[in-house]
Amino acid sequence: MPELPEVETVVSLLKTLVVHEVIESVEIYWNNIIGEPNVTTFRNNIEQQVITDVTRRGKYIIFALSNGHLVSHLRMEGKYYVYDEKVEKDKHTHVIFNFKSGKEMHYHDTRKFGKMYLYPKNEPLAILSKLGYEPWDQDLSADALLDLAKRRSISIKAFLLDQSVIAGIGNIYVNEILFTTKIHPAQPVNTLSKKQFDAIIKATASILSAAIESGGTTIRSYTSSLGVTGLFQQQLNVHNRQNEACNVCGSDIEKIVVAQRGTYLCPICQSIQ
DNA sequence: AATTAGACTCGGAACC
DNA sequence: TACTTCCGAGTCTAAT
Repeated sequence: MPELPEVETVVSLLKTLVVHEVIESVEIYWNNIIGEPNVTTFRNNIEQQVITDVTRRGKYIIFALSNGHLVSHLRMEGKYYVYDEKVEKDKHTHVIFNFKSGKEMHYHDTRKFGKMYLYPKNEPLAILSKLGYEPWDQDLSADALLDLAKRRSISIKAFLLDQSVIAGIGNIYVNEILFTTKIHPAQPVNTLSKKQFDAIIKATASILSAAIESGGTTIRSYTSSLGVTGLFQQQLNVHNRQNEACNVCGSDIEKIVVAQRGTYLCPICQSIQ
């Protein structure tokens, strides 16, 4: 369920629901959800900590704790549900946080791809260390992207999906960004101009902002946790619109494969250079 | 010039 | 019918 706007939506909701909660105990039903440290240490160290804030970096959720940080990635299908009282776990509930207040937070993940990492206070959040610019970072410039792109032969689509370049863009939004900027997804990234990178930076910020405004995009597994449904799918220009009319020129939207991912584009508006 | 460490790219696996 | 990332194998490249 996760690209930056969906994660941001979840973070906003979790902030209202779990800040100040005290983690009394944690039940772990699928060990591989815990990335580090080992399951026993994770459980022992997180118990009795207070959740003091919930924030985001790229597609990661960061729970600030009284004595460290819990970092969580939802990968394809992870979801959090918060309940006021005890609720039976279902088949795909893999971690339950029991709060002192009696509330519970359940981590649910059909494919079990998601991961959690617990770091002690004052230790670096190692899993975040390779992430690139946040989309609104003042240091994110066309020159910076040009520099990162110049030695690389991959497509612009693969480049924008690389989380070490810009953090938070996934398959839905990269399709939209490249449509808005009229760039073919398979265009080699070392052939783009400074002007094109400028356009990409602007489009990224405006598309992601609009998506956050709409509560994200509801596609397949994503109805954001807590039962909230995103509405941005109503504003998608190309993603999931194979054979529908381009909103700019009326041509049929095509679906191809680029960077091993389903890729939607308007073949007229986005010609390869 | 040949070797090599490191960067990069691609494809498969994680899950069921 | 795929909203993600990690890892290993193979390839390229800059430095020695």
